[in-house]
Amino acid sequence: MSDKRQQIEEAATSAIRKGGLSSISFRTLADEVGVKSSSVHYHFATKADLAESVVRGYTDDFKVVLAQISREEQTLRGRLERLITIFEDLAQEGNFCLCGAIAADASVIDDSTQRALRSFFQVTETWMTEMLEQARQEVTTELSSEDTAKILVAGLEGAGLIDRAVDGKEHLGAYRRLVHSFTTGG
Amino acid sequence: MSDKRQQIEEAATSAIRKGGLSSISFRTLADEVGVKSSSVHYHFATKADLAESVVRGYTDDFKVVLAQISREEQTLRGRLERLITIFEDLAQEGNFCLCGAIAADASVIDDSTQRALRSFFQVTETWMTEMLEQARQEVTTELSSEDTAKILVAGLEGAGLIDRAVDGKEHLGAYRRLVHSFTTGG
DNA sequence: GACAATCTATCTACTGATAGGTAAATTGCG
DNA sequence: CGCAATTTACCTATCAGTAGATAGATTGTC
Repeated sequence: MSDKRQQIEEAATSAIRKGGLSSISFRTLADEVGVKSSSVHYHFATKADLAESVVRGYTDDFKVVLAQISREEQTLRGRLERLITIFEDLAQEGNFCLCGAIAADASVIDDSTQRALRSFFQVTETWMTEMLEQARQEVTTELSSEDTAKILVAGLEGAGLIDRAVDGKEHLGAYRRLVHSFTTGG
Repeated sequence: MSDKRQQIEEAATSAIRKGGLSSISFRTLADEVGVKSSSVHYHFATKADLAESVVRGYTDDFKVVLAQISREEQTLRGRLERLITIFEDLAQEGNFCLCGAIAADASVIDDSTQRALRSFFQVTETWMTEMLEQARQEVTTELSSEDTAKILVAGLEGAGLIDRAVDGKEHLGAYRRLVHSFTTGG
């Protein structure tokens, strides 16, 4: 694990969040971290390798954030609002959830990347399901926690996607009000 | 308005739905409709022009579909389920809402395309708001119809995006069950 | 000396875009 | 009507730029 490899991965992550997987190239990435494109190839043989690594790294980081949120916030509302804030901050800066951005660029997804993506959504939805289970008395719905989790994650991705695209914040705003309406503050 | 221009637009639409805006090129498009790339440039000076035209055309088509749905289905549940089915069918074939696909490819969106995208979501959400207003007695929520519409649209886009990316159908499935749980069949 | 990491140099393929040409259709006018 | 001017809708040829990828040389470190 060299320093440069990490730097490349970080540069890739932030660039993909801004413009999608097809917005990055081995050359621009190399320039950003101050190496040659062939050195990027040394660490990541193909673009698919790079994409997979980036998704897995992002998933690990996101796990840490999720764990932090459930540690620091005691209510479902508080937890969801923290998550929304993350997406709002991203959209504000023209960014987007890395996995949403890659998921969107279907043309360049190969099998290994797809598996990594699946793992990301799995992780996120499992966390969300747990949060919902823990707050069962707060939320009354006919829907299972798993289904609710999937919808909440999909809604967050969709709202973040649209808000960034139209340069607005109404969708995440509406999402925030939705969360507020079905959770309690205590 | 020549035949070829229409053909190019259609080819572009279906290709973008599959692989995003950056998956198409003037050459592949030209090959598909049997002309030269320069002829594509004749009809659409730049790629941004093409994107804008495609989004506007798609919006018009989508308007027709939405009108058809509200004509043929009398209940909110029926109407939403029709919409979900459209997204499910798309995801099944590896496709995705054209505007979601373009929205995701932020790197290549210029101002005119962004305006066209904004218009698409506006149209869709206005329709959705109307459908919700007409079914006010069916749905009891603290949320405004506008907010609910935004969330439903965002959720649909997000669920479609994720399901296509992970090659599944659980998210749209969960979405369908959600709709079922807050609407009545009659 | 061996290995890891990086370099230089290069390849092929493809991108969007432009220049300049041409046949056929359309338009405007006496 | 008839003819000139113009426009439409394509073409061939080519451009500079960028893409991902590779071979082989060089450097630095244990």
